[in-house]
Amino acid sequence: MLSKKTKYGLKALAYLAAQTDKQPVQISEIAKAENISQKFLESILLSLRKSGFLGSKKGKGGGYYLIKDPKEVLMTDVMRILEGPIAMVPCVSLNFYEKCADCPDEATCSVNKLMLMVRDANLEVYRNNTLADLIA
Amino acid sequence: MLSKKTKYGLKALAYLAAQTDKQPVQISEIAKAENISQKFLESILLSLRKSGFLGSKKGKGGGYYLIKDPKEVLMTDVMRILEGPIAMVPCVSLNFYEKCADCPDEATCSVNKLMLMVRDANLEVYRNNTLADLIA
DNA sequence: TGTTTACTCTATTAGATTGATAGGGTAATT
DNA sequence: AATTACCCTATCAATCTAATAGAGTAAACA
Repeated sequence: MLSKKTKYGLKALAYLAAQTDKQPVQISEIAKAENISQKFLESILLSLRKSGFLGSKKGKGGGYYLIKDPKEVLMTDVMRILEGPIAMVPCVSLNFYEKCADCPDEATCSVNKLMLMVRDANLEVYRNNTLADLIA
Repeated sequence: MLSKKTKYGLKALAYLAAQTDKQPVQISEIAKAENISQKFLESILLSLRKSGFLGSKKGKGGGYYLIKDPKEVLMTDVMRILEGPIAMVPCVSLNFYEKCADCPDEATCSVNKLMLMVRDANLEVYRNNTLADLIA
């Protein structure tokens, strides 16, 4: 299941990407437009800023804005920040690999085999889509 | 993240599919071979039996066995029983569809758009794999 | 320079889910 | 009749999620 954090984060990014000018957008505006709890959205936008997707401006006329061109924002990167690993099990994760404690041999593990295919299928989707594609 | 329930369920199914004869296998044997909590495995096998994947035999020499040929057991069906919906959001689910309360229009929703692609990618993997493929 | 605006951070919380465990009940085989 | 092994209910600690509250801080503008 997709977490609300990811859902809200994606919506906020899409909202910012859809802006015609590059002026900062207030949290409250995004929260209202997308039906998101403002406080919860604050923390999400903060983490997106800390991971380099967004910039922020304080004070009057402040808000958040996209740092990169929407065409340059890959879904792989966004999903890894918001949702965490793309793989469904750590033993097939590229960026968060971890050996299963209970599994004696990955090469013969049926779960590993299936989840490897699932991971690759998901990666292909995320790699072939940018923020620009989502608002097209 | 894949739940342990699904992970264990898949392992158990693969274990049963790998049997040369069709004799029932005891829960304790599967639990031991796959490093699974026996009691937890009991409940998983029970749900697999209730959903038509497994049969069981009581008494001495009893246990669980596959009802269908491994080649006939689609991962789509297994995953839906063990893990639930394949889609990451209800608004793109084929079998568990539900409208998002907060989203005014699915047609223009960026999350919906992305998750639709993800669902299709996952479905393709699950549709093209049977239990027999996992133990090959 | 001071006030307003809006981002920043910490802490807390209720609720749901997960994974595991315990203990007894029941049906079928020998 | 006894044994074996499936069947079912209840409980529990731990974790995660989503939301909320409240105080702090930096920047803009008059």
